[in-house]
Amino acid sequence: MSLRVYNTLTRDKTEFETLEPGKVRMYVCGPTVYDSAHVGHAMSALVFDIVRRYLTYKGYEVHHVMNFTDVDDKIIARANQLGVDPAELAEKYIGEFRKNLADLNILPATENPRATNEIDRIIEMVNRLLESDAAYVADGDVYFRVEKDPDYGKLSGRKLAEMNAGARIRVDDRKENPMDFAIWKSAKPGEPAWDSPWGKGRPGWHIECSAMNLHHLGPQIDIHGGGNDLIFPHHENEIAQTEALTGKPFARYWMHNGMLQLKGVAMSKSLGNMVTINDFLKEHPADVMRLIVLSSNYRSPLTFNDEVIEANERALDRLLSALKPALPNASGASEEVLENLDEQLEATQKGFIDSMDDDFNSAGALGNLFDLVRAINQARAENATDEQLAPAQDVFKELTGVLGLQMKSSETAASSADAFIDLLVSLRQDLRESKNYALADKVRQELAGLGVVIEDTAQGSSWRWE
RNA sequence: GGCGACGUAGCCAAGUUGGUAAGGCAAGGGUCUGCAAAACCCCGAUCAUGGGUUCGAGUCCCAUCGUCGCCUCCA
Repeated sequence: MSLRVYNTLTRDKTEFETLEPGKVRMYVCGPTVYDSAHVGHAMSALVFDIVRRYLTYKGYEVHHVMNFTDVDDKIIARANQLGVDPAELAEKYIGEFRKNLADLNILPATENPRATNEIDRIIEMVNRLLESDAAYVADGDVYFRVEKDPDYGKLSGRKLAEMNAGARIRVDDRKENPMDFAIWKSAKPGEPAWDSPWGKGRPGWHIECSAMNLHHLGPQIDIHGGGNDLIFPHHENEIAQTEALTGKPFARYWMHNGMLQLKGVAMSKSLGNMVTINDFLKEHPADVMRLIVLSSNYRSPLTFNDEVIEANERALDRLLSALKPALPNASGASEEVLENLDEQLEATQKGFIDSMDDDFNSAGALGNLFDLVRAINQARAENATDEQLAPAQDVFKELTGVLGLQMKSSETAASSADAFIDLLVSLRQDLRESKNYALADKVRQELAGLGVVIEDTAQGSSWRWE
């Protein structure tokens, strides 16, 4: 079974074949850094982290580039509003975003280029587009000439004629066609600006990604990713520019994640229905966010609300239950139980790969993992020893690792309180043996109030943080 | 208005080439337990609606209703 990937460009799933055997060039549009990142950014980053991890698991060497847009209208506006330097503002949020990604256990991209580090190359690219007549200068701005591109609209399924008829585009007399877009913007007073053959200015939004792709990955790449809100105009324009320049098909596979839905609608700053990554991680383990993303198709809208968060918190607990050790004094499981465990282990491995091979069907893959959880827990309940559980648990750890799950139990590491809790639990055990249940229950209840859950077994009591 | 996606049990959600519906959460019953907790076992849907193609459709076609995204900056 081989990997199949859904391509927005062709609107179907096709077999995944790279330009160069064994190597994947992947570019994912990163954020414009003018504010704290929200859970929607987290979703996108997680989706492509999962893609990358799986490709790596399949044996590919993945060159993963994610940019930071660190100069644009919004950054300038926010910086002016706060009375700070735009570059400093961008720097601050780049740092914060990097930390968010690390906290979410997202692998750092191979490279994180920034628009402001690519100015020379952008200018060179604009120049070449002008030379080939694909662009024109107007009052210090440079526009891309969409009519020059016979394929314009192929990614988003739009036709120029129809878009013009749409008429929600504001008219700009300097443009030859209303759909022409700026690849270089002349600077207004007080704005960050760089010298160019067309006067002081800064790059347009779309051109930076084209330039970075060209510079860091080459004229053709394997995967280009981003949120589906970027399909038009951003990615459409990227294709137009890059292909106008190279004359070759740009990205082999265009992958787009669906939007995270907060209370039924996409998050937006204007609606004020934002949940930042920082907010989320204050309340929940990173694995919960990842599990939410994993549990549905990456291309579909993702339902995100308290109920979903709660459900996935429990689901994480269930996954973690598979890693619990054997029962104390486990006597060993029967042949039949072990056979069953072994069968499930193989079924899970196969099912996991089949699912992920089908356009990264992580929800299906998770289903397979839960089947293995049940089998492991069953075996444990049937007295399997640690040694008997180990093979299945190892595979389980390997596969959850492929999905980027950290699988750390929620306990806050070893704390200095541990010894005291051990003592209390031990004393409570004495109380139980002397049938002083009232006091024993009181101890359990008081500890529960402090977040310590006690579990009694025939062989004794254990405890864990809630 | 144009383009696109989606509508599966209380909630989330999977379901390549059509052959009678994964998994998670919640609810309920049971085993275990002094009582709990944890774990284990049992239990639920004919797939928005209406037509059509077919021996047979959640899975293809048409229509209707509904939700969402994009068309302007947005992961």
